[in-house]
Amino acid sequence: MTRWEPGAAERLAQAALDLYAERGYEQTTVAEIANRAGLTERTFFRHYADKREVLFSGASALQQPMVAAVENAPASAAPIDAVTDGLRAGAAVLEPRRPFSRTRQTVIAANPELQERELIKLARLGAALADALRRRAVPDPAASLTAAAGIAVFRVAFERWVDESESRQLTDLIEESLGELKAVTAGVR
Amino acid sequence: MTRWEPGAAERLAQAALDLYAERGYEQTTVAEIANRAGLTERTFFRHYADKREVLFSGASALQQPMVAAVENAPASAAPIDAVTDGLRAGAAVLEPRRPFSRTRQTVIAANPELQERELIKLARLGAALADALRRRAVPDPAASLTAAAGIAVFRVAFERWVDESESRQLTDLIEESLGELKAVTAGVR
DNA sequence: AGGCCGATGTCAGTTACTGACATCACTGTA
DNA sequence: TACAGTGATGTCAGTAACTGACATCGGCCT
Repeated sequence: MTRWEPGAAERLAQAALDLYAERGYEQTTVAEIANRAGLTERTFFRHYADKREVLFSGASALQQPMVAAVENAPASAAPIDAVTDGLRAGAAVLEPRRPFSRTRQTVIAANPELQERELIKLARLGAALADALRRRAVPDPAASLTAAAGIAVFRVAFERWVDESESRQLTDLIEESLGELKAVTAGVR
Repeated sequence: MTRWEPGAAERLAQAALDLYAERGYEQTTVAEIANRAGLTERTFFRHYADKREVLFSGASALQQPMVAAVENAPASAAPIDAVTDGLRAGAAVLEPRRPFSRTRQTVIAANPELQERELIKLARLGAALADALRRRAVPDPAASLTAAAGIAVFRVAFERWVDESESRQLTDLIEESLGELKAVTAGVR
């Protein structure tokens, strides 16, 4: 007989998302999350650094393929095209999880603390993409700027993707937003 | 005889910046800040929503001129040029406060919680610029993307500006970064 | 003179988060 | 088979951010 049910971290994440969605992030205590997962508050903090982080554990699952795609882009590819490959890789990760992304984003949109955490995750993702570009011998500030532009495109496309009315694929929205960014920075109206 | 010294909020902000710089953000308690300002902890929270916010009260002093500049850009100006006017207005606000910006940025760079707050302030600034563009009849997603590109440029230029080795003016760094972004999104290497 | 106002103080309470130590099924080894 | 070690969890006490309720009292208005 096993001493503990396996998958404690996953149970905590599920319980947290459910409770945040049901009654709101602020109205949920960590003790309640742990309780619903059949654990104690102390154990929650052994798995997640704080009450926000429980919603963001999947960040590396997104970052790794994106960075790899930038690194593996053809040597002849311009920086913006390497980053675009990265964005496509990210889209491939998210595409099958649209319902999950949607409820998660609803929860985040309802609370500034969670938005802050989301923003720093995106900023770190951008920094990782910039690093990947530097490994491709792209100098600064081009590396930082290209990565930041990519993140901006990703963000805008993602927001439209989780929007109920939109039914297009994330990849398509990324291509479209990228085209829009190029048009707009060219000074064309 | 006055009952209280005036300028409580300013005293609190100064005390907080000093203490954060001296011994670090985490190692500083709100009680210590209030004490140094000759006030109580409760009063601190009447002036600032939380321990982070005390470093960001100047955000609106930056946002207002930037938004105004976007709105007042010539009607013929393309979105990216209107945003660029906004960035120049922001640079004009920061230019005379370089030493202050530098110590403040050092403090922020040393702590993730403060970085999160900084990022959400920048995101809100970007949203305000996007709103200003929409008032200029710029449609979405062009408005969001142009604003985000502007914020990216501002961020990169600002980081270089507070860098000790750089001695150029913030405006110049913004122009340069903007040119770099245009080059990079055009796919030119 | 008297009363209202607004910034501050006082105090008690909640909750996120941390460190120290205990527990005990499982695992490998003698 | 006995037994020591490991690792995930529980227990408990403590700190500090933040909040609500109520008291205080100079200054201002009438």
